[in-house]
Amino acid sequence: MNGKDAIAGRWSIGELARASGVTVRTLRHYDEIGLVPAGGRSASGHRRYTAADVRRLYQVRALRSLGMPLGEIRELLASAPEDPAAMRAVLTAQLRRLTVRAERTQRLIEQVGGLLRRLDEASMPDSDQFMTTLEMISMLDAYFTPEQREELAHRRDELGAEAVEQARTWFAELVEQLLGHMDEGTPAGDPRVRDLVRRWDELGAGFHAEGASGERTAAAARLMWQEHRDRLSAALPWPAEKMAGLPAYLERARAAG
Amino acid sequence: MNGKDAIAGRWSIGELARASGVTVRTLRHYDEIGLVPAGGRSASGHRRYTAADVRRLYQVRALRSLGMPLGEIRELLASAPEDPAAMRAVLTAQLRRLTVRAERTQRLIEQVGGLLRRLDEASMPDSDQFMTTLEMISMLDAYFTPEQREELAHRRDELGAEAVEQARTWFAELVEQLLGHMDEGTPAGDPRVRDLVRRWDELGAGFHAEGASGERTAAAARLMWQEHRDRLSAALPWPAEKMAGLPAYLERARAAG
DNA sequence: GGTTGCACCTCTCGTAACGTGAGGTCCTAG
DNA sequence: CTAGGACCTCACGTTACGAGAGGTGCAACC
Repeated sequence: MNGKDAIAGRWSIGELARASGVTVRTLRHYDEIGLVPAGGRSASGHRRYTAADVRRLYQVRALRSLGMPLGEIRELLASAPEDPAAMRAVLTAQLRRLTVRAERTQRLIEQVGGLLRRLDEASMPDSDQFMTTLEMISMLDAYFTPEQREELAHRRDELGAEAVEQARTWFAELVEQLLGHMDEGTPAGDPRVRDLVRRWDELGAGFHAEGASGERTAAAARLMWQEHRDRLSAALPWPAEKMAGLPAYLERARAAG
Repeated sequence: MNGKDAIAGRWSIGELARASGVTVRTLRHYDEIGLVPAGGRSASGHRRYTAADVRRLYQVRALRSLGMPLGEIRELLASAPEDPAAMRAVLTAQLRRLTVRAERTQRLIEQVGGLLRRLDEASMPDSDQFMTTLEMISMLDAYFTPEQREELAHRRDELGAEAVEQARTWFAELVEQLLGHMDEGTPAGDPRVRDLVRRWDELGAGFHAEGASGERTAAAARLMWQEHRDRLSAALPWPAEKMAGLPAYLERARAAG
């Protein structure tokens, strides 16, 4: 409430907070990390902000409102005044980040929307079946790396619908045989099991396999997993308890090989 | 590496981590917060996971991959098995959250894109001018609440282009007079200043003012601020040092009134 | 028999950007 | 003289883990 100081261009932390629309805590935080240090202190230790501080605060808030982290804002304000190219670079980087985030969010929206649609279509008889669907989603997810997802996105248009259908039966047969071996107690180290696991792994990781005949079908299967994971899992006829044991069985078979 | 335990359906934390694709630390974290507690412990204190634990882990990971926070996942898994409506409610809420995030991200993309365009068009003679633009962005931002932004979005189509142009000169005149008073050292409590501040505040907050004549112009000015903040600030002829003092001057005038 | 090595254990600190007290000081108006 | 504000400095809480430090149990190898 020191009118003279205010007229002389020196604001208290509360005055600045009200005038700029940030909280007092935020101003103290920015002071603490040296992003917007108070120009000085009063005799009693109160922060006094100068006109230069106020300008800097507004710059920081503007960049913050564009979603930039404080660390980058600090770097930018340290170099930008004499270097407009730095500003362009940082804005471009920020735009890239935002675009990536937008794409990720969009994918999530589609996934959640897909689940909701199936829930509303009452194609889900009981909630246990739905939980099984959830389990399958992350189970199948565990077998794709981010790079493989990239690849799949590129190959999307090269594949037809009938290949996808063929892949479904091919995949179903594979799982069926594996579950059968589990039921019969076949050791994971058995050559027949290991052969099945090899085929499974080629599905998930074998993007550079040179096989010619089954290549198209395998690619379609990979695509199907990526694009229709939840629909696929709902179409699978095996009980959840059995499926839950499958990843560990595969793991043991690999270790034995 | 205990093969017997594994075959009996009890996994060590490392085996489960490899089979499910999460880290050991994550499993310990889920155990710690009770989200996926280990079914038991071995004699030496090592966690042993059962098939039921594995199922629960897959459910958690699936929901997590949809962007849900762990707290909600916990609540959902506590109530969902007997209540499919809860699942629908949670998925709907998640979809809403994701939509809000997508819209926010989209707005940021447009803002950053706009700044980049102006930087590339070389309409920015020096970087200092650009910094001033940044300051103006958050300065004008401070005078709009989120609700007012909502309002503006609804009124967008009711206003014409010529009203916007008229509003610009009207706003410029207002700022010009305020800066003049600041220069002359007119006390913030002066009636003339307070009258100007009243007009300023009506711009930002007076959405329910019943004035008939200037209403259209005022609405256009508010819209202009919202939609073209950065272009507006670049068009304003006043030096940044002066503008920086304006919010505090307004604040003191309000306190005096 | 000692030692290496691996998988596991329990703390505990760190992350981004502040929010939210707790407890103390300073200053002014009544 | 005292009540009320505005200010101060710690310091913990938030999310979902990552990254160590330092210790234990158990197998194989020299």
